[in-house]
Amino acid sequence: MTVISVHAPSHREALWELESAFERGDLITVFGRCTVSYAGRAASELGVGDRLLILKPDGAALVHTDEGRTPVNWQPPGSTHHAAVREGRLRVRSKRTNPAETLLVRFERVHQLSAMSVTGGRDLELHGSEEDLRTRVLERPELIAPGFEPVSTERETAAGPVDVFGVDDAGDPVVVELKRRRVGPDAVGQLARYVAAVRDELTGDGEFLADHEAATADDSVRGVLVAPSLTDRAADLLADRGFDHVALGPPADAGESVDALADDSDDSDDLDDSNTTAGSGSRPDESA
Amino acid sequence: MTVISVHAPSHREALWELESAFERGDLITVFGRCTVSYAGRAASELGVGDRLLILKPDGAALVHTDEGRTPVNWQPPGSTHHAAVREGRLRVRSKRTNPAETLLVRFERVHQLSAMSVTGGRDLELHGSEEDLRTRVLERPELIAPGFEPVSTERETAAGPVDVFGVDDAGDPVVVELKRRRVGPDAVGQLARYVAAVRDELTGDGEFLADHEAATADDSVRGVLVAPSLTDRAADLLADRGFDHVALGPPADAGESVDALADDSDDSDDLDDSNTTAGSGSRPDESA
DNA sequence: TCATACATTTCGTCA
DNA sequence: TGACGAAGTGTATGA
Repeated sequence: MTVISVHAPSHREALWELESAFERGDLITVFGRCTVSYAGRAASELGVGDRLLILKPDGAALVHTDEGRTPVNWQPPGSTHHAAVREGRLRVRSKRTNPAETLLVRFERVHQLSAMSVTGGRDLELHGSEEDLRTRVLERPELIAPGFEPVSTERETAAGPVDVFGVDDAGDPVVVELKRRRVGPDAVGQLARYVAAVRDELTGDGEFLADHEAATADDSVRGVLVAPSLTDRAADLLADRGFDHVALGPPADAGESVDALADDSDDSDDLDDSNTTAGSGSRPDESA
Repeated sequence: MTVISVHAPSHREALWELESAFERGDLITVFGRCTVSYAGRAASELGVGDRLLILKPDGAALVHTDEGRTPVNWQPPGSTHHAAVREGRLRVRSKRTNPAETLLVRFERVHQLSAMSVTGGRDLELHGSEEDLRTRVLERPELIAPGFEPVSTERETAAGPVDVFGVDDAGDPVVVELKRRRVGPDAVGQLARYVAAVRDELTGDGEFLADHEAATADDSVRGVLVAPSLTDRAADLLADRGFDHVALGPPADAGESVDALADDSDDSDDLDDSNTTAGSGSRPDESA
């Protein structure tokens, strides 16, 4: 692990450090006054201002201002970074193809440049995803409906893959769509697409069904939306389509964990605390 | 504009710098060896490794590894940052409410800490959005269909707002859904939702229509998906529903601009170039 | 490479 | 504040 850091470098110095860092495969941060141009899937211009540029060895580039979780401009991993000095400015260009996109950052001044070697420690253990919800449903199918039996997951249809496909106690096919959070009309539309596709499939030309039988088959494909909650509109649409809602979310490990992490009431040890409060919130604690 | 930067500070030093930076409302970067815990909408654990932590004065917190455009862990703007030293580690905690979420970064070592005052220069000028596509359609309605006349944008329906609503030369209602990029089945589902909602509306209980008239009205609501292109499945679904596709994207300013930015063949000036190539790409240019 | 859907999506806008 | 859909969405997975 090595860190290089230069304060207010000349453009030539900055360029040299960038080149070195590129070769080493370092994670680079450049803080300075710059303008940013982007062109590709869309196009954008950003006027002069102080920003933080992050260049990753995998080709990702991020331009951050003092606000927002999302970079104001960026380039995805797989891009190629270039640096040069031209017209008295340090230019960092990041290009990629497919789609063709270019990000150009022009520094009129570099306040600080750092480069650090980073390796490994990238695998995140995440709980509470939709996959966890599916696991839960498969372990306890009766949560969907009495006598529900899962047949397959990710079952392919003409409209896309169904999360869980199964049969109810009457032997009727059931299409289950899982959502880890509160859902709106789009989720109902998604479920409707899948149900329609399964219907078409089961009543398709290849089948020997009289009209009345086909009609019966139509109605017999059930749709179930599993989600912690629905918006009003989603509930209306769901009812219109004759689908069901099962109120269920991912296992609630998260809820308890929050308290564990958030808990700082037992600050018995050592040095403590400073805080900053976001936006229009209260002022930071002045020293106690 | 001020930059503070400390190399390999003790935890106490780091804490003090963090506190000061919080009070100044600085943009902070901390590079060091740490573990990360998150709990909230989901929950996650990240083992020890070198990472870059960014703390913004608006309450945003980002944990970046050497890979990816997306932070491995984060906290959205509006969170509140705390710092403390406990059990021989520098802890940075970021909390928010609604939903309750906590991010906890424990540094066993800080390699570098920087803080910089950043203001303004945040407004991005972006071209090629869906709004640009809408403008184009409204300026040249005949692109949708011969004799098409827009009536309203963002027209509310029971299923959500319709991008562009209008009538064709036969006086039949037309629902237009705009997409700035190639679309899949989900976009067809969205259009289908809106068309169905408008149908229900126009053939609702309040209307005095005989059955055969209602049926006519049903068929007469047209659906048009405007997008540069469709996937095969989306095309099939669209055809099944009897909707139309109009191949159209945002004005192609972007395409030309790419070339302008990407063009570095006329490197006539000054100092030039270093590059890093992503992933499995070619090796960086050794000095020329 | 493309298609498809999830995501701690984030973000803006509007009621 | 919640709802709704766009986004230069990014990301993983499967064909």
